Amino acid sequence: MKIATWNVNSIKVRLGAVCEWIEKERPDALLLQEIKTTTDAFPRFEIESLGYRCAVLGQRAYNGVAILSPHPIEDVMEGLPGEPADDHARYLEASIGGVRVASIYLPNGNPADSEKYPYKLRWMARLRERVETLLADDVTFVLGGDYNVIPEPRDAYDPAAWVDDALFKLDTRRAWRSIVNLGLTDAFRALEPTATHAYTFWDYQAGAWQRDLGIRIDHLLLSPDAADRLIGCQIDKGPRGAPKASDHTPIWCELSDKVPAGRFA
DNA sequence: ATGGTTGTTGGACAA
Repeated sequence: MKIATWNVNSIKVRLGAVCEWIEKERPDALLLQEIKTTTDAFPRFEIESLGYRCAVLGQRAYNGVAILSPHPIEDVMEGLPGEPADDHARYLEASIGGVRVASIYLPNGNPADSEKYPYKLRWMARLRERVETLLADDVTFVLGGDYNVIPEPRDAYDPAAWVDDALFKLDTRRAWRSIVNLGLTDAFRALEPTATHAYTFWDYQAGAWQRDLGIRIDHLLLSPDAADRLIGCQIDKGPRGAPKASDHTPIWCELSDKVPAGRFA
């Protein structure tokens, strides 16, 4: 089972690129962020023409997440519990082929001295609570998305330049670790323990892509039993080099079919 | 230090 995540920075501008990528990679689940449109305006027809179904949580102009799959998308949950007044479209969860998946667009949090940063930290605390619930219920899950978190210095081209940024501040990394330390696996780091210059985002400005000045902020976090099935994880830099690209590129992981209890593949 | 870019939207705001 192949599960991918991609911050597309507008599904309307990126529809062609997304359709191409789906046809080439045929993911069992594609988690999208920053679709930047309402649920009604999502280009459902074009996606369904590829044999994919869509679960969408949209919003006008900003944010917006979706889950696409060629399989039935069941038990969809819209929004992250814990702050009823929060109307940002940033979290969508559903079950596909016996795996619970979430498409996550975690708040950026900049400027870090504004009210946006505490909102980010509260959101991460809510995510932690959601993870605790899923673990307590023994759910097999893959939580993918744009976490807007640089987990470690080696995940940035120039970590010193990021120390005061909401994506890398100490409290952000603490909150990230407090989630991962519940027992989750960062799919990319698990399979690429020594990789450097492995990025998923390159700013549009100052030739960041051409100079490979990137950061790794798009992640796939796996439950323990999903991690036991992890057999592949790759950042696909292809789409970032295309004309009219998103500033993010897709990352995917592959889970083996369920292994019988007591056996190892 | 500043400015550099893209998207939504129709002047900023978000990233």
